[in-house]
Amino acid sequence: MRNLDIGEVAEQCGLPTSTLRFYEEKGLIQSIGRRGLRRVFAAGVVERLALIALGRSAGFSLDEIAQIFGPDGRVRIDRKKLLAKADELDATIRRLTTVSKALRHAAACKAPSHMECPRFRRIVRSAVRRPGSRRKNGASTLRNGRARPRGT
Amino acid sequence: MRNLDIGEVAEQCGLPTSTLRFYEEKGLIQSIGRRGLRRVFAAGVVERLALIALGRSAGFSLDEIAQIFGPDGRVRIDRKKLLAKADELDATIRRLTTVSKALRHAAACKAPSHMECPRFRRIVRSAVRRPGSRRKNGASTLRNGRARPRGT
DNA sequence: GTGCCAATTCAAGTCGACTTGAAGTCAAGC
DNA sequence: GCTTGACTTCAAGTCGACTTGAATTGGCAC
Repeated sequence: MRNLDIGEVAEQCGLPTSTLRFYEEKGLIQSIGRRGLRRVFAAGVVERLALIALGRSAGFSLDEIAQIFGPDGRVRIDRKKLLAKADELDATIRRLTTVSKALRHAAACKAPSHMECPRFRRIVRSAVRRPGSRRKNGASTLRNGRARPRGT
Repeated sequence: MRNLDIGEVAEQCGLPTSTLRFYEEKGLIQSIGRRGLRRVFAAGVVERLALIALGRSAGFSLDEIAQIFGPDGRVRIDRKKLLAKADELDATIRRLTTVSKALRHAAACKAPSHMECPRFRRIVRSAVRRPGSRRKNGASTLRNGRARPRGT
C-alpha cells in the first residue's frame, strides 16, 4: 500500500486539498505522519473519504460522521442510528417522489396558471400536509426538509 | 376570502413571522396592503407558501422560486426547467435509495468493522462513483448532493 | 546548491436561509 | 388616556461546510 501526498488524495477523490485539511482538523480523517511539514496519508484514506461522502449524502452532518468513526479511528456504527437514518431517508425519498410527480404534471398541465389546476393543487397540498407531521406550538407544517444537490 | 394578519399567516402555515417578512423582502410573497404599519395578506398567500415549500423541498433555491413566480406575481413556470428539475430529483432519489440500502445493510451486517464487509464496500463504492459524473479539472467525484431534512 | 512550486498555518471570508436584538409604532381593550 | 403586546424597521448575528488569502516553509528536480 502506497502512502499518499495530500495532492494525490485530492486528485483520487476529487476533493480540494483545503477540504482534506479541514476534514483532518475535524478529526474525520488522519494523516499517518509528516514528511517535513507535509502530511502523509495511508492509501486507505480514500476509502474512508468515500464513506464520508456516503454519510454526507445520507444527510449526516460532519459532526455525526465524526462520531461514527470512534475516537480510535475505527468505523463503529450505532445500528439504531443507522436504521433511524435509513427511515428518515426513505421518508425523504417518498417526499421527493411526490415532488417529482408534481413537477412532471406541472410541465404537462394545460392550465394557464398551475394554481388553477385542481390536480396540481392537490399534489401541492399532499406534499405539504404530510401525514404524521405533528406540530407542537405552531412549528413546521410547511417547514419540511430539502434536498440540495450541489455542484455541477 | 378573509384578509390575514402576518401572525395569522404564520400560524396557518407554521412559519415564523420573521420568515414571512424575509420572503416578502425577497419577492416570494406579497402583502396586499397595510393597516397602519401592519401588513395585510390575502388568504391565498397560504397556498403560495405551500408552493414555496414544495419548491424548497424539491431543491429549488429561494431565488429560483422567485423566478418561478413571474414579476407579475403569477405562477409562471418554465416547463423545460421543471422537467430538468424533475430529472435531477429522480437522480437524487436513486442515489438516496442506494444510500438507504447501504445503511440498512450496514445495520444488519455482522462484520466487525463495516469496511471489512465486501458488500458494504461495494455499496459505498457504487454510491460514490456514480456513472455519468464527469469531472473536469479534479472536481467532485465524491462531492455529490446531500439531503438534509431539517426541523422535527 | 538553488530555485520552484506544492504544502503549510491561521485568520478571515462566503453563501444561503434565516434569526435575533434593539428601538420604535400603533390598534384595541380597559 | 394608558397600557399592552403584536407589529414595524434595520443591522447584525448564526450555522454548517468550506474557501480564500497572505505569509512562510521546505522537498525535489536540475
